[in-house]
Amino acid sequence: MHLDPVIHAPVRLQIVALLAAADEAEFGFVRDQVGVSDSVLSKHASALEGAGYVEIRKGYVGKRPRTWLKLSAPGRGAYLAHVAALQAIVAQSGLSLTPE
Amino acid sequence: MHLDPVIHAPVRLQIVALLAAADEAEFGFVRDQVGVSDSVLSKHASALEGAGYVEIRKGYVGKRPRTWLKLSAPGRGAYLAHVAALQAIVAQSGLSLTPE
DNA sequence: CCGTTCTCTTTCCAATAAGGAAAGTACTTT
DNA sequence: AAAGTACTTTCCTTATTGGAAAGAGAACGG
Repeated sequence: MHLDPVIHAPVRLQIVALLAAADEAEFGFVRDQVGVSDSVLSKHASALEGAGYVEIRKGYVGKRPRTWLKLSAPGRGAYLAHVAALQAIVAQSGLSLTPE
Repeated sequence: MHLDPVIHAPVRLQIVALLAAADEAEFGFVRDQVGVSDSVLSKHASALEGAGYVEIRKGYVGKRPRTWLKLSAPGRGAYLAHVAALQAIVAQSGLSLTPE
């Protein structure tokens, strides 16, 4: 049970948590929610894709290009494991990260 | 509600969570629990002290020098805020870091 | 006394990461 | 043709990290 460095970075943790809630999310939506620039999101998204945690799908909305991000199954597993590791660490202090 | 970079680093998160549970902890105990070398713990402890989050007390056990680490009040506050920020992020995904 | 041990602290170093700015790509719209 | 959309890459500079090794100060053993 250890923290996954790919997921632990603040920006990526936010991206992954956001994607875990949704099926797919648009690049622009994620960028705005996380509050980063295009270039920063693009780089982090590539890093997550490189780790096999996120799938990047390109398509169109009308005639405009659009990119969607989606947590892959391994990405979801890694995220759950990461949260479990956080819970284990935080639990030491008497706090909890999980219900019950 | 944002992640505190001083606390977010994996090693320091573990140190702070450990200290949050105890009043004071010995350097050697923390080093072994966290699983780092003397030099690494020494550096992180200094970083936490520099941020005002940890107090470092030196004393003796018999005739041997010993160092104790303790979370300061600001350190505890920063830790609680950090955990709250983590909870907020993780909560997006439908998971929880808090009881109830 | 000298060398070793104990308990950290510092220095040195090499690797990695991260962000901002700006340029680039590939189209589409005006 | 010029400008805009939606990203992607490159460039560059700063920050962080960890391991290894050397240091520091006191105490113990022979």
